[in-house]
Amino acid sequence: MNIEQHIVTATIAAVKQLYDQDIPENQINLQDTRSEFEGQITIVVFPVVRFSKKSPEATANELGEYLVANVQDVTAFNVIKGFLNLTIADSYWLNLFNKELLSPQFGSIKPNGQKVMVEYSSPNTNKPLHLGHVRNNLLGYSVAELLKADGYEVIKVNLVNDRGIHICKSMLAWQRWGNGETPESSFLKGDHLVGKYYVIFDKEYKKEIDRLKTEGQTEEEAKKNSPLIIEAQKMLQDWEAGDSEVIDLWKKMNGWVYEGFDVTYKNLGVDFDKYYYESNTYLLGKDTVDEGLENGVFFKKPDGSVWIDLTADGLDQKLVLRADGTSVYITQDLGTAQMKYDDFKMDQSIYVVGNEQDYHFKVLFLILEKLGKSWAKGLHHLSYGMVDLPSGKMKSREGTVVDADDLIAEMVATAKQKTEVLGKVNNFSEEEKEALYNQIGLGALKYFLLKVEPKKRLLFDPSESIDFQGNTGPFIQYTHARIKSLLNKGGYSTEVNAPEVAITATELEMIMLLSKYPSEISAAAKAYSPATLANYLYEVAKMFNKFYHEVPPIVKEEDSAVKQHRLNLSSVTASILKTGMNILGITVPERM
RNA sequence: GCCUUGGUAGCUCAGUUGGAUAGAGCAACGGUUUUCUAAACCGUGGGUCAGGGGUUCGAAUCCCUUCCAGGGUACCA
Repeated sequence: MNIEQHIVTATIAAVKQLYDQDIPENQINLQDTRSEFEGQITIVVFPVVRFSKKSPEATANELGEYLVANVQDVTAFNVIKGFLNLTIADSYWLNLFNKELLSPQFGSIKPNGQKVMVEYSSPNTNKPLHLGHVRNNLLGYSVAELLKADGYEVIKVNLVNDRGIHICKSMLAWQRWGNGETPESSFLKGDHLVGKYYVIFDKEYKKEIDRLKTEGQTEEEAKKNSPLIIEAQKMLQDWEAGDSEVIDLWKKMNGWVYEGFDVTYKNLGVDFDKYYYESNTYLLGKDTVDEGLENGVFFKKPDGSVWIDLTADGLDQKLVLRADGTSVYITQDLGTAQMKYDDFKMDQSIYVVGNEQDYHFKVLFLILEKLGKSWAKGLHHLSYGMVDLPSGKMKSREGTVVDADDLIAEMVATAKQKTEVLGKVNNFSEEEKEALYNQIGLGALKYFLLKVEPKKRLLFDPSESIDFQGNTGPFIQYTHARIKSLLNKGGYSTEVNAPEVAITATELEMIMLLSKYPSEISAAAKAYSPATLANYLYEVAKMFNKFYHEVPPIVKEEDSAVKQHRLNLSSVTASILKTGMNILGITVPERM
């Protein structure tokens, strides 16, 4: 039992003894004491006043006296307005550090026996990834890692949108204007090559629309009658019919895209346990529709289309199958959800998808619940805000995107340039340098994207480079490298017994902060929010740097117990920074 | 129109189940290196928490309302 729990229990007992009242545990409100006051733990006494029927100050004083007398490590108290500040013995904190934080198991949470699927990335295979996808990928990866750290068994899944009219557009444009261009012949990354033809299609399509409009057609008619779009639709039908020529082209071009994506994924450091392809799943869901019709959850309109009425739930009527029997988006998703569950029988399933699809997922989950799927309550849409440019939304077709590969390359180049200016890598080999630049550039990018709460939209200004100072990835990486260097120079060994020493105020603050690591992991996992972890790690790094500057050189410390203790503190800090950053998908260097 | 998510310092963001005088970073200004990595540390300035109303001992946080911005809105995904 930790000190907080002791205090809560004792406070309940105190209220019973002093006021003969039973106070519910949730009325006892503990918080960290603000640094300008004496003490470490504060009880907010206002809720207790209802039970004591005395003024906040009187209540606080009586509680304070009781706690000092009855709780072992509470050594003193002071009252400021309605706040009871408790001083906890230094020996308690030192003991907490030596016994718990220093143990190799610290921070690792036991498996909870639950299985969770995280679906993320889920790209279209007609264009390369851009900054919006980068946010998705980093978020998905780190949430998956976060859940692992919180004791879940995690399955990372990528549902690739590899079919449909948009894919046919690239294919058609390549067929018509490509002159047999390949990634090899043009030295263009496969996904970029395919994306190039997607843009060409759009350009030519627009030209045709303009031409048809000058011939007297309306915009809508022109969009429908353009020979180009008709041909693309024909191609989609051929694809569905299994036309071998179309299928071959499709396989070839998708193959290029996958090669390209693999490079980007590798650079981003994300991975998947299982790929699903929509070309295999797009026909799913019709069974589910039948099921819904049978048990009356769905109904059929006279034209034969199938619907669900969600107006009682404050939503609309929603089409789940077209009159001609073909699927819509949600049909597939119903079927795919069932298939995923059948494959893995997971307790939870998380969809990392942008907030533009909030409504879709609300409907999807509600339908599955109405169909009586026991696993529907485990479904969760991890919705995140769009990444916007100062000019507004990114649009692939119009080329107003920040390309993922370009951005990564720029970040690494910036890292290189900044590192060279500092001149600390002269004794690095070329390979070590390259690895370091990669680590720092990606660390800056990932931290920049992950430190923001997922649901908030994110503004990215390409003209302002991402910082490498202050609340950034490189700052935390630097702190880690600095500690590693310190441990080396100090001849650190974990074998030495935990020393009994006097601790400074900053050390005490550090111990309190470090001790929160496990609960920070759990809280971040429950909120599906790497951002809270990122901000915590920044606090830890900042705290270490403060400590490092305050304390005389540890390496030269003559009191061996003090030296050992400070190295211990440094070491625990380093390992929290390392494992925490790894959860964010960021690696930390040994030196930089 | 309706539904939904945001609005906190010049900029980018934190802010726990409502708790003390709303915090960081960047940018600006000043200081710190014969001492373990200055991508660091210390300090100064900077706020109508979008506006208004309400609940409460106490509101950035909860409720109502207005404004602004993003997203969605029945056969795109």
